Amino acid sequence: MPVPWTAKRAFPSRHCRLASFSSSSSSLSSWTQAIRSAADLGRSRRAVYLYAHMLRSGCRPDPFAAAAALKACARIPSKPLAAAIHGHLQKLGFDSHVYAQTALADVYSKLDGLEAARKIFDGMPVKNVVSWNSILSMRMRAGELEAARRVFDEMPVRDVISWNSIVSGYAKAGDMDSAAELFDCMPERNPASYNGMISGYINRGDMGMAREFFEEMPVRSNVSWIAMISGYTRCGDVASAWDIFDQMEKKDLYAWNSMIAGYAQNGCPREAIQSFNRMRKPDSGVEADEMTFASVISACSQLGNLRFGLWIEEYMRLLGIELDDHLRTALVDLYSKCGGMDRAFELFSGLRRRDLVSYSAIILGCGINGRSNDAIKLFQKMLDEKVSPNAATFVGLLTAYNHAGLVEEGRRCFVSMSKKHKIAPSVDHYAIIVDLLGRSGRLEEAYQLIRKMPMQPHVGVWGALLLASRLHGNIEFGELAARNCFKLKPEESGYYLLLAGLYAEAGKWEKAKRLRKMMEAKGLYKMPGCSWVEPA
DNA sequence: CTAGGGTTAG
Repeated sequence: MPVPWTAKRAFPSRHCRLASFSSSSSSLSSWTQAIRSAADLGRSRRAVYLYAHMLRSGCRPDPFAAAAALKACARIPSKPLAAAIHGHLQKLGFDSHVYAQTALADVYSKLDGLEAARKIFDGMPVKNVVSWNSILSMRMRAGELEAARRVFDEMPVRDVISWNSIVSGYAKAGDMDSAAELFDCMPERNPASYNGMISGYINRGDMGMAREFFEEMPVRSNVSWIAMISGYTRCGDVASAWDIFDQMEKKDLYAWNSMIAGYAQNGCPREAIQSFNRMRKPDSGVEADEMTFASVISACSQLGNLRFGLWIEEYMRLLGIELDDHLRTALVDLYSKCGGMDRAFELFSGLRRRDLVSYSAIILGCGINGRSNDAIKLFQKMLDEKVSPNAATFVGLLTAYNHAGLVEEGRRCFVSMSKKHKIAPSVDHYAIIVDLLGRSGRLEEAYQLIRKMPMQPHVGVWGALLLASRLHGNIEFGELAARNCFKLKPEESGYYLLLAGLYAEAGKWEKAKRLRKMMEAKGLYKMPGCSWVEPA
């Protein structure tokens, strides 16, 4: 008989069973209750401590107290403590108590691997559905989907959790056909059953199918809504994400965080901050946490305004949110991008551990702000500390060489990137090198590099060559680069203006005139503010 | 005792 969803933990079986087990008394059950509530609240060490205290005070623990203590051991995690409780279980004669033995097997499967857990399971004279579910999830955690399926097929009893486990196992592995086939056979479904299918489709990028299940489910949990929101933002569809978010009745912290992160990650910093401001209103019923601020800081960094940084830091102080390494790194990036290098260095030196991301952020900051020597020093320090650079690190480092006009060094760095560090240059790296070569007057070399690129050059690459041609008055490369820019970004007036300037300086008036006519025809001439440059 | 959601940064 199916249990209604809301009744999930409404009737802990302990009341009836405890009564039959414990010969004397209420003192026993209050110990058990205390241990359980500590374990459920995540206060694992306290739970184990209470269990030890119970033993010391001469109380005989019941199997349920031991099970709660074992659960806490798994979460600490501590194998010796679990082994100690295991010893007691034998002394107390709980060897054949299903509840205690299942808890024991489960803790061993988490702390000591499959074999130790198997031994316990095999020695159990009686297994119930929870024991079987535990075996199933053990196989799942080990990534043994085939073995899990065999367990599922052979288990003598199944409940909705068994079905959910196996369905979400297939869904996580990306085998949605098998997942759907089993889902259709389920004798009973709860929201988690649908959530498993939904996140499976989302992982494969199939929002259409995810949406179908979402629409079709009779009762949606917050998990369902949040999965859909993050699913949509992960594939760049912020509009649909907001649509879902907007319809959500009780928005919890996770919902707000996933919406704000979604905006920040999709280049919508204003919307991210707007949502944050809405979240801050008292009637939202939630308070921003570290994850909220990590996304908000990222949004501020995209806006490149130093005042946002100061505001957000003050706001975090107000809420008593302390800066962990994640937040510090986000702030390093923010201050780097708006010229606040002093504060960026301060935050950087306060990191508990400097990692790839924090080094990359500060190196880029140095690169942008003309502190090339610092960038080079920091890169060396990074290597000394055995932190491996990646493509993003080299964007910062090459930016530094470019800013300093160090052609030889920049070229060497570009080569060592693939040769020594085994990192394939991306189109962005090429753009920086083309800019560096071009600005120094090596237009031919820059052009040859573009021709040798293994990927299609984007407008940044051709734009760099165009700018260099303008600087050095080279009509031939200028026209060639401009043609490609026009093709890639026909609505961008900046490239026309660069070519026009090049013509004018070379005295090619008739060509300049023809270009102006072309711009007028495209309706581009009326834009005086150079839209390709960010206003300060 | 078992299943289902959000990770932040370059």
